[in-house]
Amino acid sequence: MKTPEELVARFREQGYKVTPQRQLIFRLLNGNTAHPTAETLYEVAAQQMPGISLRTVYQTLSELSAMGEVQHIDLGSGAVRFDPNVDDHHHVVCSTCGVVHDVYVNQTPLQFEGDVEGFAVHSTRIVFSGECAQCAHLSA
Amino acid sequence: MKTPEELVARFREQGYKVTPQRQLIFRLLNGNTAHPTAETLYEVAAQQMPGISLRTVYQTLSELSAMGEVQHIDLGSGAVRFDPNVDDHHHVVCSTCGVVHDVYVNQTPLQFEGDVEGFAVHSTRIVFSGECAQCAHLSA
DNA sequence: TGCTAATCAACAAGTCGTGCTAACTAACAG
DNA sequence: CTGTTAGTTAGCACGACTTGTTGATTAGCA
Ligand SMILES: [Mn+2]
Ligand SMILES: [Mn+2]
Ligand SMILES: [Zn+2]
Ligand SMILES: [Zn+2]
Repeated sequence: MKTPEELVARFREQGYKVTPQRQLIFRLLNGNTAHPTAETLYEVAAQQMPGISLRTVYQTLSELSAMGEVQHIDLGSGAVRFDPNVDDHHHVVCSTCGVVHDVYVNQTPLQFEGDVEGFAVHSTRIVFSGECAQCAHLSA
Repeated sequence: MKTPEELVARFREQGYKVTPQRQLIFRLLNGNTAHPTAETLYEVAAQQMPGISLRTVYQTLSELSAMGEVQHIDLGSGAVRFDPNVDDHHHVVCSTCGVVHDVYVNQTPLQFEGDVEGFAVHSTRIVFSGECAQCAHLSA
């Protein structure tokens, strides 16, 4: 993701107003590796800006997503997660605690076999599920 | 997935009754490569058995899932899809028409890098997104 | 300064899936 | 064959997540 300052510039280019709410969300996303949901991002935002609405958080995330500055990741377990890391990367997910971490796979593009003549692959998403070190430690 | 006859036996073993509804769903899933949702499976079922309820379709799919006879696939776009193919395989999804096909990747297990010391991978899910041959043909 | 987008609260709606109840049906054990 | 009880159904509600709407207020920016 771009820096908060760059995002401010991009929003102005697009004719979007640069509000304190949007700037706060830019800052909260900057370097954020937690893969937060809109809800969890809202909770943090509300501490620094009481009165900000969940609606606004959703809206700003949608705008950022439409601009390609964040990606949204649906792991099929509850709410969509937002990711300011838009590099070509993948994820490991702990089935126990739900933590999500970035991983990089360098064998891509992957080869596959199947009844898919002429299919043009645009993107590949890989999710590794398992148990993180902390959860393994606790359950031992 | 097991054959309808084998599923009948498994259900009896588990103490589940073998109803016409369940048997119909077994048959509809047998060899089904469409990755249907509960809803689409219900629509087909209702043609052969008017009066069957969506509730029953959901319930039977849950039972089959709990027994490991089907897997459910959440592609993050609408309803969960059910897959009677429980082999180790992956999926290509057409972004245009939504069709899902099975693919097999033989480079697994995949190597990855990241800040994930001690993470124990239990499963890997790969989704290739793009455009199928039919959609490419139509848009050309 | 003024236009207008943005925000907010409040409420509704949509989708997907499950929970619950009450009545009826039918599978299967004895 | 019969009785028990699981299964099914309709109907309604609810829950999670997300978006739509409306109307009033605020504030960004030209
Ligand atoms: Mn990520
Ligand atoms: Mn499949
Ligand atoms: Zn964990
Ligand atoms: Zn297609």
